[in-house]
Order: sequence, then structure tokens, then C-alpha cells
Amino acid sequence: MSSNEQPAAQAVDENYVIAERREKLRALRDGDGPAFPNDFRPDALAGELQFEFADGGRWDAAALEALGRRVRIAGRLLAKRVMGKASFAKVLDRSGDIQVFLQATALGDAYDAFKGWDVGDIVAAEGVLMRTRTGELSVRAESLRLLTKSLRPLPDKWHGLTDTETRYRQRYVDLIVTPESRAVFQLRSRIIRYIRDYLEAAPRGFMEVETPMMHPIPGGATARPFVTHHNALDLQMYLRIAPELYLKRLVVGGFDRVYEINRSFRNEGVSTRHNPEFTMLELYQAYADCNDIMDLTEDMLRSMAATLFADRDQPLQLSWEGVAVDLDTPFRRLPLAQAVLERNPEIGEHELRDREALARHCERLGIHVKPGYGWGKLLLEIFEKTAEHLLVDPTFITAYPAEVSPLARRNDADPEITDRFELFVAGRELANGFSELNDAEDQAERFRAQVSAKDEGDDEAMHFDADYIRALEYGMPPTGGLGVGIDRLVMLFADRGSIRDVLLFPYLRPETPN
RNA sequence: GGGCCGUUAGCUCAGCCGGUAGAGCAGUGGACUUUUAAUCCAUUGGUCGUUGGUUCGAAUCCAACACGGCCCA
Repeated sequence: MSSNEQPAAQAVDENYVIAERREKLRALRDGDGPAFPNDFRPDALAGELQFEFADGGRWDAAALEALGRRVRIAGRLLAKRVMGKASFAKVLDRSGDIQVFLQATALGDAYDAFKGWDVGDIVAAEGVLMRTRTGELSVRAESLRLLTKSLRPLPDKWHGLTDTETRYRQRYVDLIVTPESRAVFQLRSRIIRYIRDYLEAAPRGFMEVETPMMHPIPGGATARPFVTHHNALDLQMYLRIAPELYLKRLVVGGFDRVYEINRSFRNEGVSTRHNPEFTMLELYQAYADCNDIMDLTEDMLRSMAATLFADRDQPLQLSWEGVAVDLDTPFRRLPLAQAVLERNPEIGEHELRDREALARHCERLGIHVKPGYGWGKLLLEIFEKTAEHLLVDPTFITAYPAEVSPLARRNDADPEITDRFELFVAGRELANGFSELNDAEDQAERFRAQVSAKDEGDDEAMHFDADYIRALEYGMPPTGGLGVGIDRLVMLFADRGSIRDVLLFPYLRPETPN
């Protein structure tokens, strides 16, 4: 590793506790053998042992003695209870924790050494499974080793780490001491694993692909990009705001069921709902329209909950921030205009495409109207202000105006709107999908409109992507596409209110040295 | 960007009307051979976020700044 840490980093919160542990480490270095040995190989996992021997009736103390199951475990020492010539230790590995029972008579010098170890050290034990008087499954240690000396004390064993900032900045500590936090990220991993399995399994047969993260032209969404620079080529480049246009190029190329789960980057504010980099699933399926994609989305979410929460009484009844969310009932499908009418009795049906009337309603609602906004943008603004946050149970809002959907196919009966949907759950946008626009000439027209908007000051508007138009000119099969915000999905499934709780390393301002 | 709240020992927190810093856990020394936040005795540990201001005197009051949390745009 290169040494590029700041000079101040050396002196970070050193204290007497650390000094004492450094002294113990020095003694280890002075002793026989390596201070950081790497020759121990565990053959068992705490969590799996707990699962296998959970039945305390069948596996009572006598049965375990008779079994004589010898195990080698390793992990972080989380608790140390010394009672004279016998001690108990709690060791945490990636699967869970297990108690180790230590006796001076069995361990000799190693027992005395153990008494000098610290909570936080990485240790290894070999011994036989037993059950203590109080019934706890334990490893009766026959040998014992210190594998890694920990220099920094862990947080309070009872209260744990409650300071949110430290939990995010020092996620490694949070993961050691906060089981709920470990559970969130294990669930996140299972969600992503599930999506891959679901999409690739028959009859769907999607193929996972990776497309560029550095784009010469940012596209696929309306958002401000991060700008970067390629030195050798002296080129300005952008971190991608969406993979959409590349994935659809692949559909043109004949990979007509593709998906990508990866990061996109948007140069916007940071909040409990937004991180500058976030993870999206995007998928494209040829010979499908937005209704097929809605069906797929609904089925995927429902089967995901049923699978991941199979151990619950009602796996399809979620609770998010105290709000009940029902995934069981078929998701409502509601045109955007209808959603606006439902929540705005002041707005008449005849006004829905009347720019001036909508502008007056926006003014009444305190929505800032920019000159370039057409009726479609105004209608969307009114929806977001008055209706979106009230959509608790999963709802597909459909029929978005073409003006705000520059990559979506026009509706055959009503070309002013597109065959597009967004899925809202618990008041939050979770997914966005549509029948893809595969008419190259229409797409070129839409890009030109975006460029005009950009010229008029809309810095979120799209660029003209000539290569994408060229691809469409070769012919893209009729296709349906979907984007799902994975972070938000994990927030829903893990019942977490902040996106930072579902990102291992959320964006935070740089730590001030003080 | 705006409003409110927070920042005190490694961790979790007290600290009232301004009078010079406290507890529990962790650590250290001791006792203890089935504990479960083990227990008991003794004990170390502080630039009170930073910088200014008010004051005889500031963790405490005021201002600015930094970082974080919540709400709003």
C-alpha cells in the first residue's frame, strides 16, 4: 500500500488504553513465534454449530459428551469472563457467535496468557462441544491461540455503538458490535442474489452484463453528472447517471434480455434518501411492453419477499417505518392524471392538459413554474407535490406525459403520453419502467427537445447521443425496460429510514482532523 | 440552501441559576473452577468539537465555524 495518509492520521485518538495494548503487542513480538501468525485453519462456524445443536433436549450435556465433537473455531473475542481458574469467552465469526469454556487445569500456560488478552482480539480455539450448567452450547477449549492483537478498544459491550456518525464512518466497528447492522447487509446481499437468480432462471433467462461507468456523454436519465477528466486522452468524461442507453445498444446487438446491477452517480444533494452513488437494477426485455414489465416487477418483488421472509408468518406484509405495506394484494395501476385528480378536487378533468390552468394550480400549491415547463411537466410536479407521498401500498402510476419521458415509447392511442410507469411503495419511488422508444427518428426529435431545454438553462436535460440514434437506426426490437433502486428496495425490506443504513460506506463529508 | 437538535473519558451518558469534571462499561492490580451486562475490593484515565467574545471566573452564557442527526426546499 502506498503511504498517502495525512500526517495528522498518525495521532488519531491515541490514549492510555491503546498504549497498554501496544505494550502487550510488543511483548508478543518479543516472544517466540510470529506476533501475527497465519497458520490456523478453522473447521467449524459458530452460527452453524448453534443451528446444528440448537435442540437442547436432544443435544443435552450428556449427548454432547457422548458425541465428543471436536471443532476448531476462530473469530473476534467479544466477551471475556474470568472466574479464577475457569473462564468464559464469546467468539464471533462471520456466521454468529459461540461461547468458549476455558479451564486452567486443561490449558496450563495458555490459560494465563488468555487472561491478558483483550476484548476485540482475534483468537482461535480447538476443543470439544459441551453444554454448560445453564444450557449454553460451548467449546471446551483444549488449545487456544491469539491470532491478531487488537489495539483499539471496542465500544461499550451493553450499549454498543449508538453514535450514528461513528457507525457510518467506522462501519468496521459497527459491524463488529451491532448485530442488526450485520443483518441489514446480509439481507442486502441476499436481495441482490435473489434478483440475479430470479432474472436468470427459466423461463426468463436474462443475462447479466457490465456497461461503461465513464461516459463521454452522460445519458439515460435527467440528472446532473459528476465530471472527470482522462489525462492521456485529454478528454472530459462523466460518471454515468444511468446505464440505460448502453443496455439498449445491447438489445440492438441481439442480447435482448439483459440486466445490470451496479452503481450510478448523480451530482445532487445528500440526504437520508440520496447518496451520490447508488445501486440500480436495470433490465431490458425484447418483445415485451410496459405491462409485461409491470407484471415482472410485481412478481419479482412478491416472490422475493416470500422467499427471503419465508420464516415469517406473513412474509408479504411488510412494515416500513411503522407503516404497513401489503405486497400480497395485486398492485394498483393508476394513470398519473387520475392520481392527480384523486388528490386535487380543485383540478378539473378538462384542465389536465391546459398548461395555463395547471400553472395557476402550481402557483396555488407553491410549486415554482419555470418558463420552459409544458403541461406534462406541470402535471408531474403537481403529482409529486400532492399524491406521491400518499401511495403506501404498492402502486404503479402509469401514462406519464411524453414531455417528461424522453426515452419512452408513445402510447398508440394518445401520443402525448407514453407507455411508462413508476412504482411507488410507502410514498417512495421504487421503480421506473416503460416500453422503450425504438423509433430512431422520434428519439432524435426528443433528444433535440432536450438539448433545447438544456440551452434554456435546464442543466439536468439530456445531451444528444448520436451513436445511440445510430444504434436505433439499425433497429431495436420492441422492448420493455425497468430500473429499480436497490438501495431503496433494501430500505423497504430491511425497514430502515435512511439510505445510509443500507450502504456499507455511505457518503459523509471528510472527517475534520481537529 | 433553511429551521431545530446534538458534540463532555476508548464506549454509553450525567453535569440544574457561571465557581475550576462525574457515573457505568472497558482498562490496570487483587479474589474467584459452569458464567451470561458474572460478582466483589482497589485504581488509572479529560485540550468538555474548534476559534473568538462576555466575565474576577465558562463544560455551562453569546457569536462564528466544523461535523453529525431530524424536518423542510
